Amino acid sequence: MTDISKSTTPANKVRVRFAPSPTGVLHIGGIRTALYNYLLAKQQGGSFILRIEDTDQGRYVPGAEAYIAEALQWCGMIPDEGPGFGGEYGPYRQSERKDIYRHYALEMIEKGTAYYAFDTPEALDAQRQADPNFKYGAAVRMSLENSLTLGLEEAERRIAAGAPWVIRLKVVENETIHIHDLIRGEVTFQTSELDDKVLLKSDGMPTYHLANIVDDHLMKITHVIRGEEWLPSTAHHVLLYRALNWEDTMPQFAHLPLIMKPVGNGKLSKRDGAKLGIPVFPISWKADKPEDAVVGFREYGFLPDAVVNFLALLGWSPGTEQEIFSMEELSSAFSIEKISKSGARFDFDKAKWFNQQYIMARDNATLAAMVRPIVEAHGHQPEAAFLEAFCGLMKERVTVLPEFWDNGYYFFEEVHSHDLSGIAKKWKKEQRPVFDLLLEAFSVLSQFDVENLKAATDQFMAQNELKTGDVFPVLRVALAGTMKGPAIFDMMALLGKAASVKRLQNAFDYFDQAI
RNA sequence: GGCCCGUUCGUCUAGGGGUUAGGACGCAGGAUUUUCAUUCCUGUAACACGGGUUCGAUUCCCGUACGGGCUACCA
Repeated sequence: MTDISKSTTPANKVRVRFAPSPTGVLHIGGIRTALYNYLLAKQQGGSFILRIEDTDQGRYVPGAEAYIAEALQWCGMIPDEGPGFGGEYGPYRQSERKDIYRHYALEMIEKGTAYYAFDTPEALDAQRQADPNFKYGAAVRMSLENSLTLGLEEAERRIAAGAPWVIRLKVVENETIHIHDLIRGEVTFQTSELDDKVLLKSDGMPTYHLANIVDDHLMKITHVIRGEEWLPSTAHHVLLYRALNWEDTMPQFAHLPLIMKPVGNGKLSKRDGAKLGIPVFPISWKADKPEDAVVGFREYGFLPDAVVNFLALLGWSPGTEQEIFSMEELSSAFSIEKISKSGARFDFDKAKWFNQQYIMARDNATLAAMVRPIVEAHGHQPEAAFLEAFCGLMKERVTVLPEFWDNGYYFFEEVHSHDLSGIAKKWKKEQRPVFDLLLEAFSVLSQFDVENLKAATDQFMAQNELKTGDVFPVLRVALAGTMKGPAIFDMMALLGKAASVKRLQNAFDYFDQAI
């Protein structure tokens, strides 16, 4: 068991935790929760702790923990403590802390703030069937099978005899619980509305409620920043802190608004991504069943900084008009009080805008490193200088990484198809000899750079009484197959003389027979 | 149903008792550009409703409506 007396942590040091359960993929909402925790920790010089809440053996998904760790790392949020990350408050997997929880559950029985209960899940389900408002609480606990009605001795005899049992919190009667939430302010609950939550399950594992309170206490957590879905059970958590005599060091609570579906009603769910063809997960997940597989922002071609920036502003605002924030800027500007109270709709257009901003701002070498795998996947191994120059030409024209290829593949291989709609009226067979003159002019250029190409073209246009509108679109479609793209001379200079001239020639031949 | 939370442009939000209610995304138009994109400019569009309190309420209070969450031996 963790011995807190040996801890070297200063009493006032901020310690926050991100505590997901490894039941599958973590969507963007979870990442945002982690981010807000991380930002507070970094800002305060505190610690960001990853704790794996794997107390539900039935829902455990192998690989989910590794997924969570990888997703956090991709986003640039490396835990200071956690499974595989070290730390002096471990173990950080709740399944490895069973004895600790049992110890405190038993302590509560001794103090009379908890009791053994023997009603099976089936029996309770039957009760709920009969009465939809059934609640295992003060009003009914004296008429059910538990150590309150049976007596502790009889209860222990049953347990010794092998009867299945749980431990439940004995919620105190007729009290008002006040919670000061950092985001919502004062929130109150009547204990008469609360049920006697199971603390220790019949399989010996704790429920979220017990494990959470015990771990947050032992790990010296100072701020609990978690989703709004936990607000209703916070009253139980306060009762638990009280029952264990830890109320004076209870962490502060901040309940985050949820992220809502891009379209329709309700909170963002796993299915929304597949339904709309957009990513709602940080990174991809390859599931056993194909229908469970998901694509992540990473694989979709987002930069982690862009995702972080987008997420930070989805439900939080610094109060200034700044939109672009590095992780460092976020952590210095962050404040829990400025988190908004209402749910924020997931806006993929805005996510793309952030990504475009980050791509444009990145230097060519960095982009080249990100784009290389995409280009290589299409069977090309460009030289570093070429790829960097390519990125420089394309980066203002893409919003996600794969578009470097989609919109610029013609820098690596021949044009797949020519869009003739823009030049059909401009291309005239009788002008072919004239364009051949331009090809000739290009061919004799000693320096195949932008200035010389421009000079040669200007001269050509002047001599043949042609306007840019007669020439440039033709060159563009011939070179790229499309009317969109970087400046023509930039393209040609990068392609090089031989490739440019040959490509123009072939395209002109094609135009002659196609138009 | 019960309990809890929320409600400013289509979306993310700033603001806050007296403002032309600000910014961003998106959309529309324009300028620049050989094209696309970038950049710049302009436009579009909001305080859910009803009562209070107040000289004055979008801002404070109460209701209503609507939205959200919880209501498991899941987290």
